[in-house]
Amino acid sequence: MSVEAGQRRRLEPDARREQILSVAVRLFGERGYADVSTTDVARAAGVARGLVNHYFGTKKDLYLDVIRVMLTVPEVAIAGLPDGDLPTRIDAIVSWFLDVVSRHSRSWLAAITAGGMGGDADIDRVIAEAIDAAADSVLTAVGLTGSGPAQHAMARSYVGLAVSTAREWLQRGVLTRAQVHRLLAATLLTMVEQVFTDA
Amino acid sequence: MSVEAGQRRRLEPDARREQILSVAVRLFGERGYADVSTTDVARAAGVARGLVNHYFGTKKDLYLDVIRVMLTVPEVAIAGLPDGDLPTRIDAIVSWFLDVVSRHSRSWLAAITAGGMGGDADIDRVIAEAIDAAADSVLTAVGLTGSGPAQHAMARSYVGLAVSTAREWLQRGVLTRAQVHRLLAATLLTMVEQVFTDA
DNA sequence: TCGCTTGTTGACACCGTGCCAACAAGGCGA
DNA sequence: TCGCCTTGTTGGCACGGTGTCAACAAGCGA
Repeated sequence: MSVEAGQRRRLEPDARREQILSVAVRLFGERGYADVSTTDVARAAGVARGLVNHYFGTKKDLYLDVIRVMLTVPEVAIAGLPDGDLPTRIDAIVSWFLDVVSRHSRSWLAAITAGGMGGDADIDRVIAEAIDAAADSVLTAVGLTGSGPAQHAMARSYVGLAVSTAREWLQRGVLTRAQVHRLLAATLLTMVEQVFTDA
Repeated sequence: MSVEAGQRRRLEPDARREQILSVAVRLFGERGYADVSTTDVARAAGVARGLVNHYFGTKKDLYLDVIRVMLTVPEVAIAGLPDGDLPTRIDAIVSWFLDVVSRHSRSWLAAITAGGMGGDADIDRVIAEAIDAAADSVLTAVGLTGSGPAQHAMARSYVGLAVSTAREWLQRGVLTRAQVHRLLAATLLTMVEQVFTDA
């Protein structure tokens, strides 16, 4: 233990909250939602269990903040994409996506898939927002900024393809990065040229 | 109550098990995994709660059987796909997929997305098997029966695209069936002609 | 009608969660 | 330095859900 256990110490609310949150991110990233109890989080943080509820309310509320952290991605360098022709821009956005998802693959890829188990409404909403953000990045990268809801929906579908393909690469290890890149670039080019136009 | 409540009746083990399972499928389809207790299942089935554990063991085991039922799809008429050129066969497999997923959309689409929440290993395995089956259907439909693990992985990725796109159609209602069909057909054609070949 | 097989029940103990009053750490004024 | 007061922190309480198991009874055969 790096911190002095067994001694009661007061922390600023923001510091304590962030400390518990970081511990929760680690635990929920390692194990599943059901396998991590609030007692585990409290013990790993060296804190009474009641304090977790005091700062985060419900366990589900804590989990919501956790996946919010996991899905928070450095939005930098999106606007700095090249202005070449369409295949060049597509290559850039695909490379950027693969860089991001491979950097913190375990947390991001796990969180983006955390929808299920019957699908809690709040969790689905947070994940949907992350997918929306990624879809917006795709649309802006291919130069379809002012686009209708159908294009947004198709972009979200493409993000679903990107996620499932990245999982075959990073989690299953059966695809190489080059294969994933080629698949995502070719399909995105097809979608932009042949499918996005009809809406 | 159609069945006589308050009266104790003996059923054959298979019949009782199937009755409880059908009730559980309905409840888990309506509400989420966490929102359905084994008490709810037992009460809806007019049965003591202990009997649910007697037949299915753990609540998670029951849920595994539930999603197994939800993901069970009439595999008929897959072999009866036409032998035309590639676009024709792709149209056929896409139409077949959209028919299947729209027929029992709520259960199948909900179950195929039930992976997350940190990802229970057993549940992930059942879902992965369903995705594998769908991917095999795609590969046979496009005439790539004897294909390597890379092609299988890409087919699974395509199933991920199909699932996310179908969700935009059936759950969000922002895409029409024609749009979904065009998107899935065009992308599958691109993948077969340009991406599957390099592996 | 009796007895036996076994489908079925109810209760028990355990665990995780949310809540709350009580406690004390640590800064402030005297 | 001492006492007080704010408030971060704790431990215990009650509740609901789960898994298990001995006891019960439904229904068939003798």
